[in-house]
Amino acid sequence: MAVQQGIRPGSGRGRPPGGSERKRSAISEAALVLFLRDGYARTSVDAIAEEAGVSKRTIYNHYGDKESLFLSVVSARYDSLISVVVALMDTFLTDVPDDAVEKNVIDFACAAAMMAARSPERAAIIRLMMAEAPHFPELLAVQMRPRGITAAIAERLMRLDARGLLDVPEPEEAASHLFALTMGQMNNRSLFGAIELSDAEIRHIATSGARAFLRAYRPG
Amino acid sequence: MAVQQGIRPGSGRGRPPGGSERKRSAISEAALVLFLRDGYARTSVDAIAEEAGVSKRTIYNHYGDKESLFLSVVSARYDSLISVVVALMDTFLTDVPDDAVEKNVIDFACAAAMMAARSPERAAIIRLMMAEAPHFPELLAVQMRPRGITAAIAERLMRLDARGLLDVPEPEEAASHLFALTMGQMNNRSLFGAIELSDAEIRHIATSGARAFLRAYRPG
DNA sequence: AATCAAGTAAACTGTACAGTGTAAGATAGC
DNA sequence: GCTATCTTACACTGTACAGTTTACTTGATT
Repeated sequence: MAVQQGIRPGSGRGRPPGGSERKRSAISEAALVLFLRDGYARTSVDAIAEEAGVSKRTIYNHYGDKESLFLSVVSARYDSLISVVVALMDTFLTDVPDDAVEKNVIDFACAAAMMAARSPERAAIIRLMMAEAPHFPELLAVQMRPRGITAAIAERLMRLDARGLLDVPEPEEAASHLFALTMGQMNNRSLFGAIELSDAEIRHIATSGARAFLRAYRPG
Repeated sequence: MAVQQGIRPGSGRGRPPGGSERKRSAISEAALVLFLRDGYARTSVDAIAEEAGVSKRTIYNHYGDKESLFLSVVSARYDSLISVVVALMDTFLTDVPDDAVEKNVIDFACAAAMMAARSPERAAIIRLMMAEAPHFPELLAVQMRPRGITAAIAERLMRLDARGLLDVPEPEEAASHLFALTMGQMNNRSLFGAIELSDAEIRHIATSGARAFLRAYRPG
C-alpha cells in the first residue's frame, strides 16, 4: 500500500524533489499570509506549518525561530511594495512633456491612490509593521531604508522646476506635500481597514489632491 | 502587628474606602499603560492586576473579560484625544481676524504638528487601534465617529471663504488637504515611532505645509 | 450587631504554544 | 549502490495565560 501523500507535490518524507528552495518559499508565503491576517502574536508556528504543507521542524531548520521568520518575510515583502511605488513614479513623473505636467501629476496621484486603496495586502503590511515596530527594532531600519521615496519624488520635481514647469524652491518639502496629498490621504482612510470606496471616489480624491498641489506649486 | 498594606491607599483586603470607582479607574489606567506599551496579545491580565495594585478577580468583576476591558479603555482614551484636536481648531480657526488668516493657519498647523510629534501616547493609541481593528470590529465604529474632525475643519474654512479670505469651493476636500499637510505629514513620521525631531524642525514642516495649503486656496 | 457589598489571596483548570529530540524515510549526487 | 542531505511524524518539555473556584477579610449600611 502506497504511503499517504500530502496534497502538495514534494510533501511527504525524505529529501524533497526540486531542492529545499521550494520548501523555503512555501514556508515564507504561508507565514506572510498568516502574519498579515492575524498578526505576529496570534499566528502560531504550527499554523504556518500546516498552511505551508510542511512539518514544523522544517520551519525551524530553515529559519531558526519565529522572530527571524517574521523579520525575514515581512521585510522582504515591504521592500517589494516600495519598489512598486518607485515604478509608478518612473511611469508618470519622468519624461513629462511640456504641456502635460498637470495631466501627469494627476495620473500619478490616481495610480498611487488606486494602489493604496485597492491593495489590502499593502495596508496589512504597513499596519503590521507599525504595530510590531516597537517590539522589533529591526523593522525601524527596514522602514527607514526608503526615505528614498520622497527623495525620488523630489528629484523629479527638481527637473520640472528647472524647465520652468513648476515652481519648487524646496523639492524635499514639496515631495512630502505631494505624497501627503495623494498616498497620505488614502492611508488615513485605508489603514484602519475602513471604508470601501468606489473607483470614481478614489479618482476624485486623488485628483483634488493633485490639483491642490499644482495650485500651490504652479510657476509665476 | 498591622496587616501588610500594599503601596497604594485602599489596597489590601476588604471593601475599599472611597467606593469601587477608585479601583475601577486604577484598573483602567494600568490597563491602558500596558496595552499601549505592549499591545493586546502581549499584555496579560495578571500584569494589569499587578500594575493596578488590585487582585485579578477584581478586574473580572468590573470588566467581565479581557476584550471588554480593552475596548472600554481604548475607546475612552481615543475619544479624549479627538477632543484635544477639536479644541485646537477652536483656538486657532474660529474668530480669525481679517488680516491674520495666514498666521492662524500656520499656528494651527504648528500646534497640531507639535502635538502629533510630541505625544507618544497619541501615536501609541493610533498604532494600537490600527493593529487591532481587524480583530475588534467595534474599534472601527470608534474610529468612524469623529469623521467630524474634517467636517469641523470644513465648517471653519467655509466661514473664511464666505468672508473672502480664502477660496474654498469644496470645504470637505480642502479640510482633508489641510489635515494631510499638517497632521498627516507628522503621522507618516511618528507612527512608526521613528525619528526624534527638534521643535524647530517640527515647526518648519508644519509651516511649509500650511503655506502650501494657503497658496492652493488663496482667493483671487 | 447584623448584614451586605466589595475586595483579596491562592490554588486550580484547561489550553495553547515555542522550541527540542529522535528515529525513520526519501532523494540527490557521486 | 552508497552516503550525505533533507524532510516527516510525533512525542515531549516548559511556560504562559484566560478565566474560575473557594474561603476569607473588611468597610459601609441599617
